[in-house]
Amino acid sequence: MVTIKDVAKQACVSVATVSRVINETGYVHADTRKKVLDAVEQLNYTPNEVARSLYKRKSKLIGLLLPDITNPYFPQLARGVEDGMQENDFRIIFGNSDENERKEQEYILTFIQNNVVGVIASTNHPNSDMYAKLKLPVVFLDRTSSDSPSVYADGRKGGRLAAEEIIARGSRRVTIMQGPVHIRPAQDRFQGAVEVLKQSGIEFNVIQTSSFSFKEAEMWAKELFNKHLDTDGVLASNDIVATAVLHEALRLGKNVPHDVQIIGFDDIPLSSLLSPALSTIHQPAYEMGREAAGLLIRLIEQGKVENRNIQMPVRFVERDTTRKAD
Amino acid sequence: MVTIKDVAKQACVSVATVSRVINETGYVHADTRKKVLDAVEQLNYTPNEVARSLYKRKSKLIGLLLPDITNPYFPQLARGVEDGMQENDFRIIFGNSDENERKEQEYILTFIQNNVVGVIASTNHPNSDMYAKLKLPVVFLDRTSSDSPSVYADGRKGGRLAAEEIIARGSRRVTIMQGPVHIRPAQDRFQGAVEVLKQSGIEFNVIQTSSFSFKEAEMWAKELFNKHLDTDGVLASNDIVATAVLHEALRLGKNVPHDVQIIGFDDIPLSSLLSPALSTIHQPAYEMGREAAGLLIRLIEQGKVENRNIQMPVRFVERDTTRKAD
DNA sequence: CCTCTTTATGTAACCGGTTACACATATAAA
DNA sequence: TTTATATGTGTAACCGGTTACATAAAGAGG
Repeated sequence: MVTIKDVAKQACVSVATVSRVINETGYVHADTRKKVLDAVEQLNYTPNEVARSLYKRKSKLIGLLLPDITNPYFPQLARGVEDGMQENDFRIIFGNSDENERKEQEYILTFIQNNVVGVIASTNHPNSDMYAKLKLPVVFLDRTSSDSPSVYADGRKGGRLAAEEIIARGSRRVTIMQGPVHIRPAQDRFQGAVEVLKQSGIEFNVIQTSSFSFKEAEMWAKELFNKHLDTDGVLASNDIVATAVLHEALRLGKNVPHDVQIIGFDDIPLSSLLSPALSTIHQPAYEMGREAAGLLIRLIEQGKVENRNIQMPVRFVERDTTRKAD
Repeated sequence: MVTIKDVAKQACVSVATVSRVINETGYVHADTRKKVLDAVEQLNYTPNEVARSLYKRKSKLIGLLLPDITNPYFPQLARGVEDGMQENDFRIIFGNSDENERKEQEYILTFIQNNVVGVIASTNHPNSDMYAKLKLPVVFLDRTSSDSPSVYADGRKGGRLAAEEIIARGSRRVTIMQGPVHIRPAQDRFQGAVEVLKQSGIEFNVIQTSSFSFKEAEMWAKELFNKHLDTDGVLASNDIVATAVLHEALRLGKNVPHDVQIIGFDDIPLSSLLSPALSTIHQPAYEMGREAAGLLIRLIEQGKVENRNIQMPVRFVERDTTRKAD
């Protein structure tokens, strides 16, 4: 490994001078700079970030903690974060938490041990003192939080939108699939939908689901039609569940959207490729990731930031699992 | 930040002794050990991995480089890698390369700068001297390579399987969608399929595609039926493209699988939720990730390893976009 | 010509760990 | 009792950078 000493020797200067050249700090004579740069080139030297990080007590790494990259919503968030960070020369230590507090703590610990300068987390425990004690900027992604920096979509609005649209398109016996109770945005959506349905006096049922996994999605879809075969409108907690419901509805010989309308949530990339294509509430996942990256960088570089809570807009995407509005 | 010195002071011993205790190296008297452990507990000390890494010239980090986490095939690979690494106390620095050599180099560089102990990469340039010069164990994932450690699925076999199955189920005017030419596994699949089709004298066309993106998948699906409206069997380069083809076929009023059969590749999680559910060639993505993690760890810890090229089995998954075999 | 400031560079301490080495004591073997 | 060995602990060098401080030369101002 070629070190700063090798470069110094090659250029016949001290390590301090080399450091000054590569960091562009302090005074360096033009001729000296050239000598150093030539030596760097010849030896193909790149500074050891670990040594830097040790002295400065900060690295160019940030921690990214997501529940499960396997859930099709998160890759887009992750990609947004990565692109935002990459452009600013930050790198990412990545972990899946599985919504599991022990794993979460373990990762937070290794983030600290590796001198990360900030953390982006999609956690169900944003108020855990694990985060409060963290002397680092933290941005909560896809999770509402009034007292901490956060980037999230307007789940309640999304839920309201979905309910409004399904009513406007004629559903009168609606079934809401209530997502996992411990996942905040899922509950926001649910609340929003319930509000609208109650207000407009439409009859509705609730199917409780406890995760976003593919396997179980099919199960809940079956349960839904078992219990409420006559439902004519389903508000799914996300697009995976919606897909499973659509699949099951078609299997049962129902016509979608004529017999039953379905509205998903998230607008994952595959939604538009389903047949019929899935009507859903769009969340700008990639942009949310980028926003989170931007916010975290501002917090890292400026310490205080005015607009710490970024709410992203949601919108209804009309495709083919809903009928035309009257 | 609490350092080893603080612990040493608190326990009235030297830093060397503290180090011995936490690393379980050398001799330490039981009483001393207890004093140190108590101090660690009281101060809530955790060792700084950066300092460790600097002295030892190795970290507990590995680099993971994937083309694009947004492509639904990769999250499963990533998750497999992550789980395998996490269980062995390794952490992951993650990057998307976009199949772009510049980005790839940039990441490899930061991997080195951060003292990673190994790299897992899904790259189109496994023989680039960038990897040869790397004095670290590297495992190529989802990429064949005879002279470097690698984990990959049998693409050629997969392509053969797909062709055999679609023929056995009665397709006589097959269209193969040839994936991006620069992506090795895509070409292996293509080769395999072509071999079988030529051998059995079945008429076939080829549609060339240049990426795996969602947007373009729809375009190619349209192109396919524009050029070959009468095709009665499509071998798609992956499940995304297959989904787009299915979507387009249904939109054109075709009956799937009666008028046209479709076989995908990868078996991404959503495939089984499509309507009709997608018949496809299954690759064990998650297990491939885990295998790659295991292989890399063996390389890190043992240096030499006997079985450095792990080929994973593929299999045909019969669902509803193919007819029953005769 | 002298003083003050700016420019230029080197020496050494420091970041927080690990470990080679020295040294002291306890235990076992002769 | 003497010697060899095993056990226990501390001091200081080291990893590869950054930077405070010291020092010196060059240029500016009077």
